[in-house]
Amino acid sequence: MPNKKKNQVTPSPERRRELLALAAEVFAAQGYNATTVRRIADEAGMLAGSLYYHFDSKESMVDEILSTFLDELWQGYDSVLAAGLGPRETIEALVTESFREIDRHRAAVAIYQKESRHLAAQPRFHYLTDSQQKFEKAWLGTLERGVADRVFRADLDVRLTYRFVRDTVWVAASWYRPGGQHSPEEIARQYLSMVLDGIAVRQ
Amino acid sequence: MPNKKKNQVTPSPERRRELLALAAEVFAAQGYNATTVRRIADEAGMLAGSLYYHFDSKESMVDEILSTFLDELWQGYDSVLAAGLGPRETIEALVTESFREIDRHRAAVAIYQKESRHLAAQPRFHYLTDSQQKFEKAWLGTLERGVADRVFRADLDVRLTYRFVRDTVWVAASWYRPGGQHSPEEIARQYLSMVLDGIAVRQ
Amino acid sequence: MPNKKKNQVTPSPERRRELLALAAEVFAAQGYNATTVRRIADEAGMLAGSLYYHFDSKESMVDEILSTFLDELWQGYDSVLAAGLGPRETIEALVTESFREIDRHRAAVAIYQKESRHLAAQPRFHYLTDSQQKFEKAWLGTLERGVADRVFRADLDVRLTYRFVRDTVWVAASWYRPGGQHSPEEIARQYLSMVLDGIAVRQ
Amino acid sequence: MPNKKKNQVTPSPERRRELLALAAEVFAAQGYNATTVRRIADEAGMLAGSLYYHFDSKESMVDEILSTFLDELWQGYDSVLAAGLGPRETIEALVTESFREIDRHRAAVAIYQKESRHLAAQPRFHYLTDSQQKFEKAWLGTLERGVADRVFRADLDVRLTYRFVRDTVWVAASWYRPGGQHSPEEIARQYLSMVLDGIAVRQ
DNA sequence: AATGAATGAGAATTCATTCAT
DNA sequence: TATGAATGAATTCTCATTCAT
Repeated sequence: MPNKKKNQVTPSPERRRELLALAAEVFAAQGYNATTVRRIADEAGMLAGSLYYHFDSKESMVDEILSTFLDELWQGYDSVLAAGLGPRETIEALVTESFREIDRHRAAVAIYQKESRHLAAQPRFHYLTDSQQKFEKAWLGTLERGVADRVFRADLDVRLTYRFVRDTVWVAASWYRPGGQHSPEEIARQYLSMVLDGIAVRQ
Repeated sequence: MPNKKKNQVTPSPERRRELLALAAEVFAAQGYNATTVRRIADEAGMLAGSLYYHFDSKESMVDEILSTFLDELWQGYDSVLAAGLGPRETIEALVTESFREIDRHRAAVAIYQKESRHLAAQPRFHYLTDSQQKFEKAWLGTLERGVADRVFRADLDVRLTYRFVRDTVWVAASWYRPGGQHSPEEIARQYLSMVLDGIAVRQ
Repeated sequence: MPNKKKNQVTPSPERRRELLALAAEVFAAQGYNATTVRRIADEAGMLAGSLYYHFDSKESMVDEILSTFLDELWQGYDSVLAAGLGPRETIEALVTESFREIDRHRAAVAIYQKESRHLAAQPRFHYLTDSQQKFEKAWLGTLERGVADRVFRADLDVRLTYRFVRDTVWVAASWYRPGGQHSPEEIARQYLSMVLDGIAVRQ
Repeated sequence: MPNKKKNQVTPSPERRRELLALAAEVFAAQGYNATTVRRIADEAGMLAGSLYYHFDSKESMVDEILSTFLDELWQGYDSVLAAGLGPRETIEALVTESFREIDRHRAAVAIYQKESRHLAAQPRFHYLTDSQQKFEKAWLGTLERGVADRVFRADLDVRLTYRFVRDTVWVAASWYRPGGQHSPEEIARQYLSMVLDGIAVRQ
């Protein structure tokens, strides 16, 4: 496969970012496979072929979108995890951080949700799997610590709880619209309230 | 020519169902767009063209998969809604019913989650939108009734709560594997426990 | 960013016209259905898929071929009909104009003859039916006027006469080859002589 | 090419004829290429595959339709040509015979008109070319004889006249509907009147 | 005689990608 | 940087035909 990497370094990284933001939006809206390069080019006011001056391939566009997002996500997560908080506070901080990421990278998050599973099959995207494992370790570990510390309920299956919390947070990307009535922090607060204390009235 | 037809007269609708189950599995695993007709045919041990003896098009396959699922779902939901239960009991029954549907139609549910948004754009799939609206009315209405009855917390945004509960339940289809260690009823019980009472230990 | 189209290094409409002329020739020779897109592409020295850079579909090729032809035809016909000639002179002018059109658009005329009936079934080609009705009105009207003016025989069924004259002229497209020994005007003259005065020697 | 001719002799030649009549009708209406075997079978109330009990192939259906028609046509033509009539009477008899054939074999005639050109390319259909040459010899010869006898005008190009008369008669198949208001003989009479004496009033 | 199910050879069309300008 | 034109591989779908029953 003759794959000449033409331009890893491009004169205008700004244009690049613009185009990537655009592409992310379209990928998120229509799905990666269903999105044609032509569609992205249309949106950018250029012809399909012209995109190849900026990017090697459609694949490298998602790649850059996703890895940029994950880099930022892990910067946030890592600093939370390094802060030495208790399990409950850690969960709270992670959830809040997650909603902030959704706010800033909505499209990327949506793409991640929809496409990561089948993209991860390709070697190029193995970092998705790595990230997911790291992710699971962080959350599941925190939950287990919380159970041990009697902060979280012991009568629940921890794995189930993990999935519950994880999904609960990230699916939000599918309906979240930045600039809506709730700030990410407000949404985080309400989500945490539901997840931690439930929606039922306590008697 | 290795063409082993089993003994019987091969009743047509059975073969159809077999093929649809197969197709659903592949659609769920790879996504509708990314799934080629050829792939489904391979899986069925026939040539791509042969599928067209049974179905009009790839589209009509998803159509049948989704509408069959929704028909069954609404049968279940409707009888729950008609039972005249209180809000909390209604939510419990709906969640349980949902997990039962996930158990029986895992692939269809996964397809519904991933593809309904963009399929719904086509007139043929307008019933997806209809179903979704009916769905929202049922859940949101029950939650509101519950808030009015002081069964559910009044300090939460109901719409947010609705999305929380809804997503929480249905994303499960993305990781649920029938025949696993937990029965759908057991999963429902734990989910309900989390959703209603939260994961935090009460002091 | 203003999007200026470059100079006219490769005037697109010319290539389009070339390709359409080619396609028309093949459609006329083999019939629309029997003509594969690949065949047209072969003739143009390109791959089948490449045609889709220029045209939406095979259908839109015939569409453009036929509508271009009909536009020109009606330009000619309309100016004849607007000239206020007597019935006989009108028929003469229409026949002459028709043979000129056959000369300039032989392929399109042949396609029109063979395919218009079944193409007209599709909404996209309703203009074929419209054109045909306008056509009938023009010819039949002129013949009726001629009968009233005692220029044409009154003992013949006018509808039959209409079909006779119409077919007589247009089938010529099936054997006419431009650049042959007879100019369109010469053919028109002879056809008119036969149609108006018959082939029998008068006694 | 393993082409087993299964049933040149079939139990029920009547069913065969029925099916052929049906097929002819559909071929005439939609064109040979555009007609699917399935469509014919539908019309006959059977499944596509079942037709192959009666016929070797779709091709052999048109073949039988066309050759049956031509056989009958030539029976009629031959007896006219053998009658030793004068040129004008011969033309009259041929035209009348032609309209009778159109009346009896409308579908076959329409198929012949539309499809013979491209079918004739295949060896199997060479008889179409043969027939056409014989046809041309008969008509052109008669016209030439008429010109020599001063029965037909000498100032016209004979080939052009031949095409004129030929087309004039046979295109009628495209609009003729058996059982209409005019009998074939009446149509023949009027056509002959136009062809021989013209449509203009004589002064 | 006819059915049901399939085959296999194309058909039109789509689309990521290339490349000379 | 971007365009215009093309490539080529893949994709959905069609259809004549086969064949066991």
